[in-house]
Amino acid sequence: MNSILSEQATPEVRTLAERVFHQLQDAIVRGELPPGSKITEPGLSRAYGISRGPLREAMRRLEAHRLIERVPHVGARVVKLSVKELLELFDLREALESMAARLAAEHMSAVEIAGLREVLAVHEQQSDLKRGEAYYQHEGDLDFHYLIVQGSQNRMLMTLLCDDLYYLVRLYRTQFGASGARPQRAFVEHHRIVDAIEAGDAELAELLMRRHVSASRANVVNRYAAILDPQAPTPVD
Amino acid sequence: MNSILSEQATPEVRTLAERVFHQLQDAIVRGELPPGSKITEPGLSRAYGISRGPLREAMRRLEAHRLIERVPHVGARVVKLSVKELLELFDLREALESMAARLAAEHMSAVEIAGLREVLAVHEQQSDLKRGEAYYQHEGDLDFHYLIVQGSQNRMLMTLLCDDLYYLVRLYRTQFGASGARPQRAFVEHHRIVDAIEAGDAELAELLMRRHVSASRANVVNRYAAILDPQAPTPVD
DNA sequence: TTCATCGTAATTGTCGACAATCATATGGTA
DNA sequence: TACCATATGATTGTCGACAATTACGATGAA
Repeated sequence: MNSILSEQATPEVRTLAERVFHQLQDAIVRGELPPGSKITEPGLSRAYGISRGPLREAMRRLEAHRLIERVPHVGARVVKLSVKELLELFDLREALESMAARLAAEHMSAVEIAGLREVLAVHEQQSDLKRGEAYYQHEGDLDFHYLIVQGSQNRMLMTLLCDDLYYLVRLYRTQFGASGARPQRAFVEHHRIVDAIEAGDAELAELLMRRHVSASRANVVNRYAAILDPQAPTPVD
Repeated sequence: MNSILSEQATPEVRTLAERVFHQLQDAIVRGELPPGSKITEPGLSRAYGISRGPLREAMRRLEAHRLIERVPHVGARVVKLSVKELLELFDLREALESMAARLAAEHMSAVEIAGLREVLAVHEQQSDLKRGEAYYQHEGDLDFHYLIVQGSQNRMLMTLLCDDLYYLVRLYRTQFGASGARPQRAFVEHHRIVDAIEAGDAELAELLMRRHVSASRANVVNRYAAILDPQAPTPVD
């Protein structure tokens, strides 16, 4: 798991609440806490060896990030994305990431773009080595989008996508499993986007990213329009 | 204060933490807790007559919604938006609300559109009556945007804009005061947007909303590019 | 005067316990 | 048998107290 996503600077481990928040966030996104499963405070309290105080604060944060859903006096459960919400998520990504690509084309430095190319190289190599093994590809794919958002220089956009939406994307991937199969096509699209960013062509970068996300969305639609053949081929975003 | 914003269905008053969260959210947005001011737990605990437990949970939610900023073992302060962050916020709104307008044009019913027109009428009337009195116009303006987002039928978009970003918009308005002066123009733009939605012209609605938000953004840029004349005329979004 | 050091006070982090609410099972009645 | 009421158990909501960390002011030396 040599993904950027797992090594993002998180120096906020100074308190129990922060630590258990990240642990729970990870557990949910990885599927260790299955979608829809009930979260009980005494249970987690014992499991993580902390009292309910910090735990509840962590749960409040998870709730705000939409990873769990709470009902007063009843309890909390891990969110369970419906296909409808999944498509809504793609719509949000289309609007936000196309904007991110435009800003990235205006702001990214040469070294940042080099980092993008490197991620693409690793991504492609892993795709060759482990055809059908989707996990690393997924992380790699999100790394790509992650870096572009970082390059937008818009901190609000960065926190919104990286701290909120991308965790939902990862959750959806563990919940729905592989989301179709269009690896080569996605690779090509990624490369074209980097080309546009490197050329400083903001308008083109925006357009290509919009198409890219839109194509992923369409892929999901196709997959769940024809649910009758439930095979899960090698996917990429 | 007969604004939609103040009467949104909030039946979540079943617990102290929920109640104090909304109270603090309101106090911050209204400027009762000034931007940058320090938030101390014993202080608020006494002020609201509750213990620190629920209070800390409420603060954790406020933190996730970016209304306060916390530093472990140090404390929390009300956020203080910089002009840079303000422009970032407008960029987000441009991307998200243009999409909302497109979806609204596809999904809004006749009665919903009638509600839009009514808000515009009230909005315009208040603008005639209280020229220079900015507060109601502001609430009315947000009501307009609020209704369009509701009409998008995208729940994620609705919560993102209405539960998060719009509170930041309101905070910025109390922090920066009136944000320029282009009332009539904004009125016209609002009407044009509703026209496009009513005609079911999604593409046009999206374009007009994008221009509308972009014009507001440009207004802010102009205002703070020429900071030398610090007069605050009658504004609208 | 200025800076560093130390000690005190205040605030934050954490915990365990009690009260309130909800879920479940048991028993009674039509 | 089916259904409703009740009682029991578990979970959530809230509170106060203690420990850990930080902020502030005083004291002293350069």
